Amino acid sequence: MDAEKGRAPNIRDVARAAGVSYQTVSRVLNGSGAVRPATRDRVLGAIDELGYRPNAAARALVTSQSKTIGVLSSQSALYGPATSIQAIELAARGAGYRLSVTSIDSGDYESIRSGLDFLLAQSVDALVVLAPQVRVFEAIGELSITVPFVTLEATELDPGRGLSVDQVGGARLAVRHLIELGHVSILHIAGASDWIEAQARQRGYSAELIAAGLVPLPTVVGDWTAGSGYRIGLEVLPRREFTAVFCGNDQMALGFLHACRDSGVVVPRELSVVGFDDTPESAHFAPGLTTVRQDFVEIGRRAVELLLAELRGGTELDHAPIVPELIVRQSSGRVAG
Amino acid sequence: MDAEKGRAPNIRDVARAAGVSYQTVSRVLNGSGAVRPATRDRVLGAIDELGYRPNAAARALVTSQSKTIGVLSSQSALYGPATSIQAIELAARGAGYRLSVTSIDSGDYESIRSGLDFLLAQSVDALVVLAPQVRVFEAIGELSITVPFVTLEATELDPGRGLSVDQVGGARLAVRHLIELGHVSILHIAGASDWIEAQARQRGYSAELIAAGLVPLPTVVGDWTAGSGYRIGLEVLPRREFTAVFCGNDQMALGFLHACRDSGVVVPRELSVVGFDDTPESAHFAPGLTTVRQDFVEIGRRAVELLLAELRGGTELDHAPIVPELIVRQSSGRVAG
DNA sequence: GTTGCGAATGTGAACGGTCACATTTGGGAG
DNA sequence: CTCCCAAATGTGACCGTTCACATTCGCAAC
Repeated sequence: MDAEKGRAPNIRDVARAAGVSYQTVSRVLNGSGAVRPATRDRVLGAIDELGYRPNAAARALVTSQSKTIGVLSSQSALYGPATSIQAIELAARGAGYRLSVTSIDSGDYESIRSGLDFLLAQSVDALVVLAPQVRVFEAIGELSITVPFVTLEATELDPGRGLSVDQVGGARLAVRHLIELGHVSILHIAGASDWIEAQARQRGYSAELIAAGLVPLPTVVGDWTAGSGYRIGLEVLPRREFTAVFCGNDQMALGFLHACRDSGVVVPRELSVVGFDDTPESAHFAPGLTTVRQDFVEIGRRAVELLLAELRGGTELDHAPIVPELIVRQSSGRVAG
Repeated sequence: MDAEKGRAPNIRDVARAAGVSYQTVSRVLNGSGAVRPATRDRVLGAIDELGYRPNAAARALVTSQSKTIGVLSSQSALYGPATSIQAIELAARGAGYRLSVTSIDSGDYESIRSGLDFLLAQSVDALVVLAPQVRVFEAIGELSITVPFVTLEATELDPGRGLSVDQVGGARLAVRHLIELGHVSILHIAGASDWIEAQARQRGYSAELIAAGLVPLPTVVGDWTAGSGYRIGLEVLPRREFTAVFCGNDQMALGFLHACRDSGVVVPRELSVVGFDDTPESAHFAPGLTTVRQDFVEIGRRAVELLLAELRGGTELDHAPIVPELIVRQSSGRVAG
């Protein structure tokens, strides 16, 4: 049953067992060419009996397709990216592609570059860049990347290639909601400043305020973590020149809510807080967080769709940004009268 | 400068450019054998000039090593697994291995099996199983896996192979803390029942109570999500036969805290709540959550260490479980007198 | 009974590396 | 100057698959 040698059975072993040539086995494997049903069955039987698995490396070598999609991600442990990666994986696997994930620890150029290099060295067939830091794009520009790639969350910097949630629009949604509740002094706590998303959300914040004839306050910059939201909260709450806060993401909003409690500020009576992302936990914050929902699964799915289309030499696909949605909960309310 | 053809330069192109044989180039690449410094420089120069990258597939084919570690993960978007995966990736990359992540959507046997199959078909060199569901182990048993593998969080089912945080010990830590605060009626809200971790934590809960001469209450089963913690809270809080709750993870604890607010139960005055995991957000819950910290990064790091040692045919390594740590915050207090 | 022709199957080469072994080179000892 | 031997370099085969092309088969038409 087992081969005499310890090595795994190859296509020729199967051919021998089935009494056909290796080419016929290959044809059965790939469904190419015509094979008589009786022959196919015989081959399939031999494959099954020997426990044969096609060797991916040999295939990759001769077809020069690794059937691998590379993902470059920063902060891949965050809810958003992690969810997207999972969706990407699912979609990729469905199309017979595997995923090679590389995460860059810090945002510095060298780390980005080496991560990208590492992926390229594996000759991935396509690339998803989920590391929306400004520097990533410099690196991408420098290494001339020949494989199809999609950058998530970064339409503006790389139009045509990017696929993104409309961050600016989402931010405007949040701010408009606050304006409609009667707020005129709205503070923005932004995410890490080298992130494209942080910048886009800040732009949306300013744009919406200005459109309403209001004045943006100086933005405070956090680092996406709850801890930074908390620290910033403790700092800005004592001198309260605002009646509402728009946080760059839900984690920072959570930290900020914590700071409100510690500072004796009651949300939403005295202060409204709005987040961004809508993590599964956000509904359970105290109080339930009003936020902007991004469909991270859809993002991942669409990214793969885009790449596969390009790999198939295919048709132009839908590059339209994904529209985020405002979720109103208890953390926002009418301005205290 | 570029090759005449569109194809990427190969080792023979480099050899020609450097005026040496392809074998010499190979030696330079792998640091094997002796190469005169002058020759090495010439080769390195040619590599650089041509922009040559070794072809991973060809290498894999001839060495029958894919330099890939496969990760089978369920719920890879959760904080814990996501963090571990990131740590695994970092450690693997440091050793020249890439990561191929496959997540299983549902816990059913077929899904597990196909995920495992998919990884095996890529001929990964080693396997990390981060999908601590009971069924996974049946599947692993059936497909006879020949590569080294480590299962995380499942020491009991597979002693010797597993590497894990001492879940039972962690749970006992949490429960002991509550007992020391004077609680005698402690409820456990467990995670999804087919998860090894959920079972281990429940065992720890019972063991510690019994050791203290107390009686475990019937366990309520959730699904790890904040939503389930909330729903369970609303259900059990009205008939309150307990003064403390030990939740299977921090997300469920968050939902439970939410239910406490909605039910008018003040934590920790009337009720103590303890979680498990210590996510970066847990300190900012209302009130800050007492919980058991797992070092997810250490888990990932150690997993890779173990695998690499085995791949190098190496020495037995440290299989000792990682010890979790109790983090006391504001959600737990002395029993109301 | 040939011939013709599409369907089915087989053969040689190539993909880009590494391995095992063969060959050349350089320089010190005699 | 010759010899020797280790260091440095080169050559052929092979890994497991697909591709391009050649060959055989079977059957209908004449």
